Amino acid sequence: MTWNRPSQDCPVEIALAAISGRWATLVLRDLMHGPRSFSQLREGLPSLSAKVLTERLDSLVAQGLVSCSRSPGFPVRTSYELTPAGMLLRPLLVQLYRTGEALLGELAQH
Amino acid sequence: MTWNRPSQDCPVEIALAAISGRWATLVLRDLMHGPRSFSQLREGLPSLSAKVLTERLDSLVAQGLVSCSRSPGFPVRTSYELTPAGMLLRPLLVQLYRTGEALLGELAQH
DNA sequence: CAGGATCCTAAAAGATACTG
DNA sequence: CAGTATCTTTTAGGATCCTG
Repeated sequence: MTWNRPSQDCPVEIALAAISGRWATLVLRDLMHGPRSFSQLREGLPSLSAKVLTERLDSLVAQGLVSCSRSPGFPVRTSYELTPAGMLLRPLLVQLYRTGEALLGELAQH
Repeated sequence: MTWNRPSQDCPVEIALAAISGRWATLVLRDLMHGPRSFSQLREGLPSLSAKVLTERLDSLVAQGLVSCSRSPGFPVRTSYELTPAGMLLRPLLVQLYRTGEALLGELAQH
């Protein structure tokens, strides 16, 4: 099936939603390396504000790509982790990188 | 090399720029099938306004992914066509589709 | 530690009407 | 035919300060 407008049912849009938004691919890259706490993610991405990080994570959780667990006690510790669905994004991130490299090479010729 | 913030130098961001913006992947899909005039693109995507189509095309041309030629005479005819660089986006679109399908399958399980 | 609450600005998208 | 010009609305992103 094909579409003549952006639709949430189109697989392309589903995949796009997962990697959309500033910082999204960088957050995902970090999570590809294993579970991370909120602070760990912030340390790795110092210029990313708490608000935007929260937005990205909420979105990923809502899409079923990331899960979050909280340690009991105080202070709280969180652990964000890719779900099986989230791991399916790895080939897409790889392809984004490869395509970008190819474009840099091709465009450098002229 | 890796990055700790979104940078125009990162290959991932280069590739992302090419497919970013509403309707972008749909316009690219059309162009993957061959050269298209402005009107042909509008016919294929009836809900896309002339303004946004112009923005998408200008952006693709500016990135060196699409070229535009105008017929002499009147009325003018345009022909938008993927450049060699633009054709490099095909595997990325395929991967977006495949990943979306995989996500739909995985998320349907639960 | 892990966010939530506000406020603000800028960019993106859409509607409508018009032009070379 | 192939756009441009305006205007309005929506959305995203960032800054700052506050809380369980």
